[in-house]
Amino acid sequence: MSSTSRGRRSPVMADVAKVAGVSHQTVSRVLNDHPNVRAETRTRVLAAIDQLGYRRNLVARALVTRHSRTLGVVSFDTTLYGPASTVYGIEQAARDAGYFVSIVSLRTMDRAGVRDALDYLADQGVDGIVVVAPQRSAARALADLPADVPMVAVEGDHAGDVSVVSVDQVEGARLATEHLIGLGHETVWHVSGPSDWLEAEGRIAGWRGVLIANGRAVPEILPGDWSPRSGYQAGRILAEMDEVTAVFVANDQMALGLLRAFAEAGVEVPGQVSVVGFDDVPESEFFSPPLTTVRQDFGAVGRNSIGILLRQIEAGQDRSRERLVVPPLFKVRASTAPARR
Amino acid sequence: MSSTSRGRRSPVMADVAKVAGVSHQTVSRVLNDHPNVRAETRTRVLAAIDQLGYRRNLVARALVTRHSRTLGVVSFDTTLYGPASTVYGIEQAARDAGYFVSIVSLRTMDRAGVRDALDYLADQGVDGIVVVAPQRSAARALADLPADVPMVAVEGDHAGDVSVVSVDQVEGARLATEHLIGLGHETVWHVSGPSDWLEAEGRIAGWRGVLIANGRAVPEILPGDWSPRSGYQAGRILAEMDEVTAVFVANDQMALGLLRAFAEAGVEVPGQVSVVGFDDVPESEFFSPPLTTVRQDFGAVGRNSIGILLRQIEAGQDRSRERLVVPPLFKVRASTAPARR
DNA sequence: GAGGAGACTGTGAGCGTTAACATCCCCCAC
DNA sequence: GTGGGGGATGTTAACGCTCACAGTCTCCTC
Repeated sequence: MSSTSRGRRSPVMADVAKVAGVSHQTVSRVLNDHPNVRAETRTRVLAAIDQLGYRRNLVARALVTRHSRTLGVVSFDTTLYGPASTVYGIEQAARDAGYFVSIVSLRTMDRAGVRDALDYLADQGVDGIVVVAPQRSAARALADLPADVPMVAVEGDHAGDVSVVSVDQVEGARLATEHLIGLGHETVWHVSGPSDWLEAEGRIAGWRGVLIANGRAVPEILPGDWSPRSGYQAGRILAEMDEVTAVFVANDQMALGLLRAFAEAGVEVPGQVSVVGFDDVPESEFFSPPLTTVRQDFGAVGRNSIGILLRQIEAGQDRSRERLVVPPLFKVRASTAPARR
Repeated sequence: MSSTSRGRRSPVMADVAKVAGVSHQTVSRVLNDHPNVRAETRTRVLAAIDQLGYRRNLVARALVTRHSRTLGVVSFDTTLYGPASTVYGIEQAARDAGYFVSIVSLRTMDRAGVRDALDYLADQGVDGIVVVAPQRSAARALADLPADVPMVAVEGDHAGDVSVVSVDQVEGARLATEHLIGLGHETVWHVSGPSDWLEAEGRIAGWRGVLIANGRAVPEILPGDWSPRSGYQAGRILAEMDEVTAVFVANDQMALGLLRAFAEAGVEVPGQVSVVGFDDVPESEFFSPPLTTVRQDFGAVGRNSIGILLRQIEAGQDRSRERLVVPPLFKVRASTAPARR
């Protein structure tokens, strides 16, 4: 039935040993770069390995070493640009470090779902887990989890006892809002992400902080859900309001929808209203107009999370409480302009 | 060192057996739903499992069964919408079937890279591999590979001896082109994807086929690379040409760039020129104007590829040569209009 | 009431590797 | 010349599970 039972069975260490005229343990030593192997023996073993096309059985190895060299990744909807980019960064960094990556992509990021995913990965025997936990519910699910496997959270909150790597959302929102205030806008409106998301929260905090620090009115938030459609709906509302001259939208997709609504309503951007997004998706440079936005370095997030996780694994500790914040980068394009007096 | 060496070792089957007063084999039978276990024994074993918090060691299990219940996925740049959606679909389908998914995301999809990735996954002991091979080079790398592990290609060509699941690119392009011809446009221009990509090729073939079948002139292709920027550049060229009234762009991202270039040049869409894209990314409904495009059902592609792969695995054959084509869906929005006479 | 078919359970071996320990041999110091 | 240190290698025992086979017990049939 199995593919191996048909042709010649694939060779095992003992086969190599026989061909090389040594014991299987010596083969193991060669494979593991053990120092005490005579050079001549080593080459003989290597030749035998080559001749037989031998490949070490990693499953057997994992059984005895108790290390699978596999990392688990739990993420919410990897179809979205942010999670997809983060997971990509994680995967690259892990592979560079010689680890396999096993992925679980969740449709909904509730407590039960996260727990299940974590159990599932623990069953598989992963050496560590990265949880891309952008929602409050997901982050909380991490807090009270049995701490028997190394773990690091990406974009989670800093409450639990796990390490967290994230982009500085508050700072990004601050940059965006200050940019608009600096252009002379009286205040800045905000289309937010869904309330359960930590990123949405951070962006609100940064935006509100700047407004208050500058003694400006804090307009009512227009709630969105990251989708272009919700941005469009917010845009329809804002287009009707003459006093609106600047909008900070919590992500680029919603900003696109907003731009669409403005275009339909004949509101000129940036002539009448300035718009800033968040994410810097590859498309945003080609929106109409090209979008001023905040770039997140997802690659750095991925690399850093793997770095922290591997340090935990190698130190043999289950958890640490490091916090690493990656700075955002502000990107000025053509959707913002000085306020008209 | 290892997390298990610190606290109490996690329980094994023998521990459960002792608590339940049975042999380890009976525990195994309960776990594997073997029919011949007395109900009373089963509940006793289950209780012991629960009491001890026992979890079966899947690594040990994989060693003896020679099945890891892990599937490998090789994909090109999972940051792109298409591959990301496909991998997402694959992952969901695999997990629903009780399989883990190990992912390798390649920066470049050349022959050596694909080989390495396949070796890497084979080492890990995956039961089967899905290769998202959208480029000709990748697809060819599959053709002459040692056939010792079940494999299925997604979006590959149909030349090698592996099964292939793909969206019908030719048909999608045909729908787009026929739609434009049907609107009275004399001919249709095309901004293509990179030449090495099979999808790009299929879309060209479908487009060209319709033009020839209708006795229309086949304009020179404007080559793109999927990026919004390349669409923008093509748009700058096309905007200068008065005879252009309809453009079929090989993906939505490039279509966005093209729309941007047209907007800058004052070319009205769909007033002066009609535009059709491909992919139906979530954003395209909110482009200016909302984009008429071709939707690909990536979820269906993922499910079908996993279905074929699992059938191969369960049948114990390494390869089959099935070909499954998922039909595209044409989506009319506001970027196309009847030709002006 | 003996024989046999099932149902249920236990025993032992083995998956392919690494870890721990044992062994051999060479060479050097006293 | 002998004791011993250490490099190079071999031997044996795990790791935690499933498979094959061997039991035991019950119940039915003739």
